[in-house]
Amino acid sequence: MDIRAVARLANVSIATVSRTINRLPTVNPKLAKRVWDVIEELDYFPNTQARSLVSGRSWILGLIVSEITNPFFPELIQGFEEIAIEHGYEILVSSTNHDPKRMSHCIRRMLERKVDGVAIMTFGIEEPLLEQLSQRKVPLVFIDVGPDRAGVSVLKVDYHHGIRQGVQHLAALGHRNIAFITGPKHLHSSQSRLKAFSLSLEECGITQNAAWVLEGNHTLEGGMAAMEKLLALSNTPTAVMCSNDMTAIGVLHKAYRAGVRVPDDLSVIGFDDIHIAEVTIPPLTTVQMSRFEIAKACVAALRAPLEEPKLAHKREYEISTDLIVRESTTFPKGTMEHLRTSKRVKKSGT
Amino acid sequence: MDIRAVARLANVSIATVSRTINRLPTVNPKLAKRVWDVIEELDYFPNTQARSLVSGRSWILGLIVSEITNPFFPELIQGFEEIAIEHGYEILVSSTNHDPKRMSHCIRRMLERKVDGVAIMTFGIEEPLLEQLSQRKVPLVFIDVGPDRAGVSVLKVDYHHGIRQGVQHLAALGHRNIAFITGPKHLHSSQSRLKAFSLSLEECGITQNAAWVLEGNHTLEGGMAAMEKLLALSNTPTAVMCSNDMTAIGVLHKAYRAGVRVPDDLSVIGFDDIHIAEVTIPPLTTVQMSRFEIAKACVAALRAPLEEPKLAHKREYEISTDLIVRESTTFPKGTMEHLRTSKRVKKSGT
DNA sequence: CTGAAAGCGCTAACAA
DNA sequence: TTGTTAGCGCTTTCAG
Repeated sequence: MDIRAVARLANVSIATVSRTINRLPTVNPKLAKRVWDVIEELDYFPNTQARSLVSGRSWILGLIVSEITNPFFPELIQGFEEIAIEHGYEILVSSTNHDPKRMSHCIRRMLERKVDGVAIMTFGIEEPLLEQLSQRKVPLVFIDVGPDRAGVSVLKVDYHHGIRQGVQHLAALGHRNIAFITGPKHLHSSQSRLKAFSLSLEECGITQNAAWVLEGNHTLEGGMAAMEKLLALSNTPTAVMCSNDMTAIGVLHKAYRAGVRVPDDLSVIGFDDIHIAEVTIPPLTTVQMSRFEIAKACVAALRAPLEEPKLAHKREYEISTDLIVRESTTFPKGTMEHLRTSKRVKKSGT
Repeated sequence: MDIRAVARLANVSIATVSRTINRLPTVNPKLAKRVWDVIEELDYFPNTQARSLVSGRSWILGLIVSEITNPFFPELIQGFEEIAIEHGYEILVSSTNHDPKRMSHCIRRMLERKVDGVAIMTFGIEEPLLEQLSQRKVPLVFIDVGPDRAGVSVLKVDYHHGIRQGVQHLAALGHRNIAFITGPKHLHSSQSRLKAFSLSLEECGITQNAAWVLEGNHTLEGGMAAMEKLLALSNTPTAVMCSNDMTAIGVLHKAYRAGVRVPDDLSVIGFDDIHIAEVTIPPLTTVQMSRFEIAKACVAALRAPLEEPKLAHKREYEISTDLIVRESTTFPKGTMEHLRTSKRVKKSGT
């Protein structure tokens, strides 16, 4: 069943059917009605492939994320899907799992499927891949940082605001010894977050201890590994800020394992405010970055050059962050010293 | 740049280029090499839309999930993407968020995009929607239960095995008072899991207490709500099995809130074994259902009728489940009685 | 306002 | 083995 079948039954030409479907105002309402009736009767819908082939627009938006397994991303995808669909776009989601080879495949696949635009939410991308995309003039949106060209926008996350609130919160509580677990250090967003942390520390008149800046990788495992290193230090902090919530959850877990009580022995702050942060034990104090806001900005940034190609467009979109205080932070009542000692005893006994 | 450009530069006809790309064995190797060289030089790739339009196959597989926000699904999607890509398919993922209207839109979108097959991992679908899909003869794969027709397969999850192991584990520990928090009761999978539970209880000679079967909805919130109800009972169980891990995490949290110690006061068992279950506090004993196994089965089930249309195909795929014992279960040392009493005192004081 | 017809980029008969 | 050509289902000039 195709457009011809509809045209035949409605006694019009296929051009009229096409116009009706695309709601061109130049169609006689009577004819239009007749066409719609037939369409309904037949439960007809146009073939998207054919439509794209001729019009050159696929009405597909790509979304590349670094790790679909990190709850931050599904929450982002959900918003992205909702908003994209609302505007008539289909979405193509792909997870690179931090693998440059997969990233390259992703981009190739998106190009093959002729996506109308792609949101690259991987917190980093390599130059040559970028070239591939830019050359085809596909509208792009990045997070944090991206090339300054027509059709590419970047979501500027105000890391500083939320992180500073976190540091101030800790400082107000009386913490002076604060550690930071970063994301993968090659990512721009990791550096931004760390820089925001350092700056905020300085603002509060706290000196940063280099030994307390550990590299994580935005995963549970990374958080656990970093926490382990922290625990092994001769001089332990009373609070730790994490580059994302998964890291913080890993920290929470290692603390639990080591008998370090959170927040009494150690305050911890996450970043993202994924849904599950509300129910960790204890509930996680964290810096919220709205997935929905990001999703909205992505779609808006991609649509702008698509739907009004002639105009010059906004290139930057602001994403705000805010501290959500829950129960993983409190006054520095004790330090972890006594626990480390008892741990050592245990260790030598093993 | 199109197939014609390649043909021109390689001094062959477009048909030869097409044949080369599709690796038909009837192409002279010399010509083929020339064609490939040009393709490489131009960084050419075929237009998928055009290809699909004529061949009738989109090489897209749909995947409909009920809630992308439940970590079970991203883990499933990851596997599905990996395997589908391996076989040359693109994937279209959609989350219905348990909304029948969204489900209906999903299906319509998949049909419009001419998917070659769709995996419906929503643990339930309404008949009329199903009709839409079957009429178009799209290969389908369901979980647990589906219509018995050509081209549709179903993944039979052996809930009984894992759940029985859970119950036996609890019984061996000495538990006799075991609660169960189900999924949304209209879902077939919820009923299967509950049935498996009841049966296993019976096998162990334990009588089921109807008051201890609560309805959840596979979310954190559902788990919390159910746990709250459990806590309010005059007669509380010593263990609780949950229909999925998110529910269990909600239970863990409410227990923590109420001062109920897990596992000392209450043992809890989850279902799914999502990644985060390893680091809950305490780490969750749970029934594992392999996402990767499911993903593999989905793709296999969808590919079979697609790639060998004439043959009759296996209609059912077995998915196994297994208990993973971690630390949320132990002997029933105490009951929750004393806590309930103290809680009441607190309550009257508020 | 409507219809006829020319493609969009590709595959698959059919010829050569 | 290779080339020519007729569409796949639709949008979009261009006439009428």
